[in-house]
Amino acid sequence: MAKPPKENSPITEHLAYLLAQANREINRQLELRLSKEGVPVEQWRILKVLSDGEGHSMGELADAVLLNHPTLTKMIDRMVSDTLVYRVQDPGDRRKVLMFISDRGKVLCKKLNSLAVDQEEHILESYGDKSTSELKRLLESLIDSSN
Amino acid sequence: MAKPPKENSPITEHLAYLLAQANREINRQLELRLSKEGVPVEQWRILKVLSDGEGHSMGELADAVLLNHPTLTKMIDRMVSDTLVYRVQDPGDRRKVLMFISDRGKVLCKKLNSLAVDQEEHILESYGDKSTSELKRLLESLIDSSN
DNA sequence: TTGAAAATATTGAATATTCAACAATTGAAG
DNA sequence: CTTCAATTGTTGAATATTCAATATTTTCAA
Repeated sequence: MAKPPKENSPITEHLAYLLAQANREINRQLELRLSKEGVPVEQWRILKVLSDGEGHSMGELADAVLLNHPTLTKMIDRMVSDTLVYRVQDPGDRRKVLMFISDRGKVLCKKLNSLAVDQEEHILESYGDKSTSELKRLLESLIDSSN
Repeated sequence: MAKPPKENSPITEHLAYLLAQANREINRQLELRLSKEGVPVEQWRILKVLSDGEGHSMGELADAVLLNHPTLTKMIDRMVSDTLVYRVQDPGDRRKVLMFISDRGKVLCKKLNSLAVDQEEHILESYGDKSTSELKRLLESLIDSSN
C-alpha cells in the first residue's frame, strides 16, 4: 500500500501547517487570558525574560522573545512609557543598551504569570500530562535539529 | 524532588513559547524555499486549497489558510491581479464569492509543491521519520482537544 | 595609532495587518 | 408578505511590522 505522492497531500498534513495551526490556537488562548491585564503576549515574554533582574541587551532580548530588532525597539518604547522597563547604557560596551524590569513591571509580571499558568493547567487537563510533556520534548528536539 | 512552581519557570519551558519558536523556524525555512518563486507562504496555502478545483468561499478559505477576512481579501486582490485565482459570485447564495484557481495558478502551485516537499524531506533527514510522524500526531491531537 | 570593517541599536518610509463600520443578501419570526 | 436579525465580504482608517539607511561604538589588522 504505497503512500500518495506528497505533492498531492492536503495542506493539513504538512508539518509547517500543523505547527502554524497549533501555534495560532494556543496563542489565541493565551492572548485571551493576558488581555485581562491588557498586555500582549510579546510584552509578557519580555517581562519574563527580564525578571531575572539581570540587564539584557536589545539583541539578546530580540532573540529570546522572537521579535526582530526594530519591532522590539518600538515595543520597548511603549513599555518604557508605561514604566514597566527601563534602559541603561551598557558601561562595558557603549553600543549596547541594557534593559531592566521596573518594580511596576515585576508586579505586573507576577499577575501575568499566574494567568499563563492557568492556561497551561487548562491544557494539561484537556490534552493530558503525558502528551504535553512528550510534545514539548519533540518540539525542543525539532528546534535543536534546525540549527 | 518537587518541581519548581510554574510561575518561576523560564519562558522557554512554556508550550506556547516552544510552539512559537518551532513555528517560526520551520516557517522561515519554508519561506526561504518559496522565495525562489517569489511567493509568500500564505499564497501557497491558498493555491493548494484551491487546487482541488472546487470553488471555495472567502470565509472557508480564511479558516483553511489561517488568515482573518480582511487580510485574505487584500491578498486575494493581489493574486487576482497576478491572474493566479479568480472570483465568481456564488449563484446559490449571492452574498458569497467563490474562489477558483487559474491555469497559471495551477502551474505555479506545482512548482511550489515540489519546493515544499524538498523542505519536508530535509526535515525528515535531520529530524527523523519517527519523530516527525509522532510530532504530527501530537499536534493534530492538540488542535483537536482545543475545540 | 589609524582606518576600515563589524556589531549594536534606532529611525523613517514603505508595506501589511487589524479593527470597526459598511453594503448586500439571506433567513426567519411574526 | 414584511421586517428585523444574522451572514458574508469588502473598505478605510488606525495600528503594527518590516526593510533599508543611519549613527555610534568597538574590533582588529596594517
